[in-house]
Amino acid sequence: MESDKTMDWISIEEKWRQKWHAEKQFESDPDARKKFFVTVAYPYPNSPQHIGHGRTYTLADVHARFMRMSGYNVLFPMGFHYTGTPILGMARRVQENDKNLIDAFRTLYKVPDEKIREFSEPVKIADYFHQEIKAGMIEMGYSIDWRREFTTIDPFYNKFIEWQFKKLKENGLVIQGTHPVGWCPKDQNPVSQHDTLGDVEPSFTEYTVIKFRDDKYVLPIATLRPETIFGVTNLWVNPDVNYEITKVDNEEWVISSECATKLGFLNKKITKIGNITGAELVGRKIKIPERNKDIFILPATFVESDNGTGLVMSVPAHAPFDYQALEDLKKNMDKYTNLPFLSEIKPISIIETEGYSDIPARDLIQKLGIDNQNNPKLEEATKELYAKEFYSGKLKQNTGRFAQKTVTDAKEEVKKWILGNGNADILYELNESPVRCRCGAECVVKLLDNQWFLNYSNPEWKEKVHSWINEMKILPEEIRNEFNHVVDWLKERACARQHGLGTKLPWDKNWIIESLSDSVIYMAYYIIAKYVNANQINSEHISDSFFDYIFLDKGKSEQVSSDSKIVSERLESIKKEFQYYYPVNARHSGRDLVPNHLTFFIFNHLAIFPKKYWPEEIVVNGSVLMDGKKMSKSMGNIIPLRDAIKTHGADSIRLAILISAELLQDADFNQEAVRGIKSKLEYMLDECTKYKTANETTLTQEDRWIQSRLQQLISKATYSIQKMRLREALHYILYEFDSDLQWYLKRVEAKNRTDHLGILHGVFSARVAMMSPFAPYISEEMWSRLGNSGLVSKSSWPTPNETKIDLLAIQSETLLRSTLEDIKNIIKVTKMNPKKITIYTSAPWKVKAYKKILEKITSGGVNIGSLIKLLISDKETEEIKKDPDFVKKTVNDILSDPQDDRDSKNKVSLVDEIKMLSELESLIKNEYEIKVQIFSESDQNKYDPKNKSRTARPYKPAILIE
RNA sequence: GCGGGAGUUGCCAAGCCUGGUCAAAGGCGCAGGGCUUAGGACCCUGUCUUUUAGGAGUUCGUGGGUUCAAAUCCCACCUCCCGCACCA
Repeated sequence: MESDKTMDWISIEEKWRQKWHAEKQFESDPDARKKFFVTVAYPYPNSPQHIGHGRTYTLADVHARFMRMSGYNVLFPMGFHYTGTPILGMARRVQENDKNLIDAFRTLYKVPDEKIREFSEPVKIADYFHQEIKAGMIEMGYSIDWRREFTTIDPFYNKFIEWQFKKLKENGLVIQGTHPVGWCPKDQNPVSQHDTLGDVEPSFTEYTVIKFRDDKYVLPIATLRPETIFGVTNLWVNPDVNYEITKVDNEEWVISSECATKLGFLNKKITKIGNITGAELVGRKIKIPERNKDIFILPATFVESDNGTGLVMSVPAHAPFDYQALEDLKKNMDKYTNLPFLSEIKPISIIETEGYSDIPARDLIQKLGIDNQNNPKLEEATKELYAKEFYSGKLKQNTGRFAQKTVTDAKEEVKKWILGNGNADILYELNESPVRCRCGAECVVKLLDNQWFLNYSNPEWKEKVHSWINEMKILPEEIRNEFNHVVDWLKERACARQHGLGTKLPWDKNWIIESLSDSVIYMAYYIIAKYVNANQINSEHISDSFFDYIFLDKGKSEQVSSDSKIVSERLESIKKEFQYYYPVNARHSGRDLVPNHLTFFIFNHLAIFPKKYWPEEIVVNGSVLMDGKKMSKSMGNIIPLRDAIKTHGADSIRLAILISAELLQDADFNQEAVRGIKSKLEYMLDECTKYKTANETTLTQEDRWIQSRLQQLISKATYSIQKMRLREALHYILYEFDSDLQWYLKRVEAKNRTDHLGILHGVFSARVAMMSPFAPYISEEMWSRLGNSGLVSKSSWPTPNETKIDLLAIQSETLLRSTLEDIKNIIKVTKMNPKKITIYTSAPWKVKAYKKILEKITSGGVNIGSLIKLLISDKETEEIKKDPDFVKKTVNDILSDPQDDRDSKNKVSLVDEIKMLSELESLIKNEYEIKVQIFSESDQNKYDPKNKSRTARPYKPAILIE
């Protein structure tokens, strides 16, 4: 990567960072000002942060810096989330000397070898990347109060989480139940992705096991489609498989041996009693549960013993495999003399789906040209039909009480119904098998008893969350819907694990609180952390009464003081501090956290804290792309943040991330954009040395104009930032305002002025102040080179001064610009070499007519005919008769003006165009080295050889170029 | 299927919330010019069609509608992208 020759960004950044540090700029304690508490989702330190992570933090930092300059006492803290399983998996892989991982540490993350050796211990990994990430945050210039830093395995924090969970339990929001997990039978432990060979996620699917019965045995089948029980025509067995007769709890099941093993892990009592071959089962008669009907068992080769129970129910109308297997049998009917009823078995159609016939399975088999049950295309057909029927199918009349229901709904209801009658059970199947544990053993699905859940299904809780979501500020607004949707969709969530770093469940120490559940109200802990870090309090004697007192204002000071061994004054100040900073005013986070963390954050705050402490605002941002592509390790396009800072400087990165997209959009980080920004900043810095404060001189029109524009810029930028539209704000400040400055400089230059530097100093100072939340380092440097005292980050955010807005100046400059533009246009089109330019302003009657038309349009009337009548009837404007076209053209002129312009033209009353345009002289002279003459149309002595003057209209002077 | 996002002039991409300053910013590419021994880099000019007077015409996924005025608001449709879980 290229190095920078022109400027030493690193030392500029270092210089200002030290100044901020020396001034304790970002440390916040309660005071008389209004507070603003901005937080951001803390990082999980299992790798260094890359540019993508920087986005949320940068947005939050700009927010914090902006609010600080706007006069708020801003608290922006940071913590580190040690809790979770990935780090554990990494540590295990280091222990096993996993070459891939160790290489990644060494080359991609540049971790020193002696550190890597320590990584066999999970906490060491977290500690290392914690420091790495923190260093990056400091280098990025984030205005964080580091005195409040903590990790989620700090003993005091553990007490805090215990308190949280006891509160939730007291409120009846923690419940117990069973929960399936991926499981290694050898290690006797749950497995996650990081525990498996090849990092396979042990995901699984829930099947409904429907119990078919004969006089003696249960013949269970596993299905994803319980609703198709109404279409069952027969059962399938594989005649070549040896089935087991197994006692399952109190029933005797006929199942494959693989199935028996699986059931063992699902809390079933399994005892093998005997064997029976598939062939022996063929031809037997059994009963369909819930339907008073007998069907037969038939042979099929597609049935596999390791899939489900090893038995399959046949729904030929809606399952391509079943349809084909039945066809296969019928083709060879002569071989099956023992199955005389074969020809009577007909598909039963039970689902209606647009685009398909009564027997959709047959449609697909024909479409795909399938002719036997071993054809692999049957998988495809099954998948297609399943998806189609699931989303748009409806049950037919022959499904009894489920008729007319959609498949999506019926599926769940039928399952519940059969389960409720004791005719069904549940079986879990791994989606990908075999999944092997790192120890080599094949994983299974195990049903864990007595698991703990946070009951996000609780209807009152949901309702409360809904109504708060509708009251909160949520940016961008579209996300509000998404939140509401997530709230509806959320169910019970397992909130404890058997391994990992974290806090133990206070009432059942075998469990560790799950990592997303211990990071939902931690913002409150930043208050405590300051005192913990200063060694003013410690966790030893801390019990629930402490947190009750601080957070809920419950309990007696003396009692809590004696419990916790903390003096009352200190307790008071902690409580006061909490009450000062809470609630969270703004929480920033990436979009990926909406369906989980952010929603839990709202849920839990509402469950634990009183309403006055509920979060006020959530700001959500999209992710960062790298040169238009998603960042990923495998693509090798991840740039560690700290590397990027070294190459480009923190400010350029901050701007590049912010300017490339509005909140919800994905931001595209590309080298070219960064370079462009960098050179822009360097150019601006250079400019700053040119302007020094000066005494106020008499302001000329262009001075008043640029100052007016500055006021408008301030209002626009401020508004945009308040709405967190940072890209827009930056665009105004950095780019759009440039064209104003260019015009101003052109004007000043044309007049050979030298007394304008003071004006520019003022303009630039305001601009730099507005830049400083975005690009804090270079703004400090600019501020000081402008000769301003103090830190720009401590200065006040500029406020627009209405009295400095000079509407007349704006009108005049607009007229000048458009006239100059017209002249250029004419020259371009005619390709002539101008020798002389003459300009004619409109006659007084036209100006008066213009005013009248403008008034009419403003008050809503735009009928041209009546306008003409009105104007003719007035002596002042009766000359309109000579030029009726004037009205139409003028109306068009006015209508195509933006509303603001119309209003201000209305306000400034009659304008003296001759005076305005006199400024044109210097400009034309500067550009074309020729003279310009200006006449009024009504001037008797005007020079007008081509009779151009009559085409003049107000704000649209006639032009003659020769 | 549900929820969210997107479709803009050769390409990337602003504009849409708050209708008019929109033939529509910026960048890339392309063309011409400058600089240079040359190339690169850099700078200037141009880049929908048409036009020797500041103009006109046609365009912002498709089709309707509202309005004096629509890339922008409303309705319908088409296409593409993301998420749908117990993982941070």
